[in-house]
Amino acid sequence: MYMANPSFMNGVPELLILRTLDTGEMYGYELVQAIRARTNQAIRLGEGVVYPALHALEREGMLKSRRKLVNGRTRVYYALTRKGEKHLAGLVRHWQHITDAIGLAIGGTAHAAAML
Amino acid sequence: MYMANPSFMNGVPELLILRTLDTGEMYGYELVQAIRARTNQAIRLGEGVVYPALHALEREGMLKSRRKLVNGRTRVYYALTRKGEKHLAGLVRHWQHITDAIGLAIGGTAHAAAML
DNA sequence: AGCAAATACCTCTTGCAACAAGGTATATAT
DNA sequence: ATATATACCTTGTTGCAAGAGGTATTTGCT
Repeated sequence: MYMANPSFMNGVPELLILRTLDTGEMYGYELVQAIRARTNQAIRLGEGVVYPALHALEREGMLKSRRKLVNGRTRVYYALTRKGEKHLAGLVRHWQHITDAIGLAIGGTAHAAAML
Repeated sequence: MYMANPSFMNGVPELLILRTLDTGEMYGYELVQAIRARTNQAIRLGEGVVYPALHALEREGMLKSRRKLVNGRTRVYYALTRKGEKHLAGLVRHWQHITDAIGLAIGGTAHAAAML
């Protein structure tokens, strides 16, 4: 029987979303641009990634939302729950662990890579 | 019309494989263990990931292979081509670029994450 | 001698994350 | 008027990575 495991590289959008919301309450559209800004435009998550992720994270109790009417437009603000903060801390640790490991593998004894 | 783009996070196994082969010719089974060793067991790519990747990379001209009979067992040794070396250099640059960006996003002004 | 584990190669099927595209609606700027 | 920006959303596609399993030889254990 085949039991799939998530790739060790998955969940980076989730990490970026939670980490960005950890700087303060934000709504989806704002989040999309904030992530671009925070990564110097290097990472550009689209709305098709962010909105479904927000809904899933709220369903899992990592986020809580409140609707707010601003200028006739409805905004849905998301904030971290205690659970979300703990989860974020774990994600950050995991990310650091694997990037350290990859950095180690990349940085080791080199041939062609030595002359970068 | 839907035209898929690879996720910005994909291709890490490819990077690890090429980078490890850049330390010298290696065969598949050896590579699997070498990657574990080089990452302090943090990343454990299985044969179901490595072998198909090796075949694809050879098809794309990134690797060249030669068969060798050792102790009655057949080993297929893979080595980087010039093209593979250039490709690797690009992958390393790209990896550094996005991990720098994520590090920036993670490291920025924090609330809960500040107390790690 | 017999059996398990290690060595060494391989393919098949599946799950899911991330993505592009497109849809609705209001406000603002030209 | 018309386009762009704001603000929300869902749907369908694709391909990566993973697990599982298959073949065969050799080595180590008892």
